[in-house]
Amino acid sequence: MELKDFGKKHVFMPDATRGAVRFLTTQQLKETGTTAIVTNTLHLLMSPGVERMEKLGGIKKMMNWDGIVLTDSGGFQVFSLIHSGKWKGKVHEDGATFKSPLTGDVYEITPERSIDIQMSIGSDILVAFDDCRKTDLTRKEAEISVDRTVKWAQRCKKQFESVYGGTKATGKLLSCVVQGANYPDLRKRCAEELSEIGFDGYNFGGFVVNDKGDLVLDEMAAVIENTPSDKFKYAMGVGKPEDIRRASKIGYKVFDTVLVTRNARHGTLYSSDIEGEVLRIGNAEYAEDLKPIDSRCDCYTCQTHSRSYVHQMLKVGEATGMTLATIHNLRYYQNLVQGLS
RNA sequence: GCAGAGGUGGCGGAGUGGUCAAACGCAUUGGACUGUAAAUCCAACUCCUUCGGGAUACACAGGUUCAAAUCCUGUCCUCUGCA
Repeated sequence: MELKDFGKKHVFMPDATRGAVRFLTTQQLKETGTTAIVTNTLHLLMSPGVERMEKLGGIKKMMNWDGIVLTDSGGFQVFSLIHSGKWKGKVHEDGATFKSPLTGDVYEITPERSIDIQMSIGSDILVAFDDCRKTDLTRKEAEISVDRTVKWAQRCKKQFESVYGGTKATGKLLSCVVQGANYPDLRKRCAEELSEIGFDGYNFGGFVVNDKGDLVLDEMAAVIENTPSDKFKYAMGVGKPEDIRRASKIGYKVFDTVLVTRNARHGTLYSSDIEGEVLRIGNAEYAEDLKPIDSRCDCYTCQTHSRSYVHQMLKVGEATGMTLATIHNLRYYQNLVQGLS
């Protein structure tokens, strides 16, 4: 896929957070029909670090990946690790400062720094550093989040253009994240202000499901309605197959979620043979089931192995089980997304 | 045969008079996971139940005691050492 066409057709990007989709080689990843992946600024910043990353020629060279790489800005990690108190650190007007619990090293991410890191990673599609928080926010908190996100996005764009020459010079795309929690007017305002700055893509940020697990479609619609129609729309973290179908109906074309690969590792597979399309391969009923996971699937796993084999390998904790499950789930998603376009 | 150690839930293994239907681990059976600190986490796991409880249970059979997996006696079995 050409970068300029990114988001014209539906695309699902698995998360290769640390430079690999867990349990898959780059070759296996390609064979699932994956054309774009998401890597993470914060994770790669901590290891291998910017210097080594540059020395090694960036993540694509490291992975031997010739597809598209989108780098998440680290905004979500700031939320999930710092806001929730799991890591020591704080979020301030200028960005986030935190201490790695592994090494004790102190890191600071500012909007400018986030862009610099993403450039060092060798990303194709950058994401502006955003102030991501939980969905259930007071209006005041949501306002702060929106204000910071817009301000930081502005700084990201300035850095991207003034230091690197922007899209024209680099051939890379810069997207932004729309915040605003569950306040429709704040979502709208955030979308409008970001549109005014101008980005190549607009991402729905924050949490995509409410506490009941339902997709927040109304909030998501606010981004579609208030951003330029010719730019790609990326629903970050979406989602279950049904959620992807729903989000695509209102205009989202780009998706990523950890569910597809994490569920695979945890034995929740997708199959069109099953009502509700969820097949829990660990369940006893599959122990001697010689059918493929999905009779309509063309993935390596379904072509060569039975439910019972994947069941058994996952049961005993063999890495091969994880690999086979991940290959299948990922292929299922790629087929799903292809069917939408 | 003699001496010593020991027999606890599907398995391993705590517990040595009451708060024990019995820690903990494994296995088993369900479930969760949504811009990945996740090959992780949660729950159930003797039987019955109107979910308040109830009935059997720590090799087996007796006994002591208000009370026993825990103390005593016998039986059976296992392991180690010596013959």
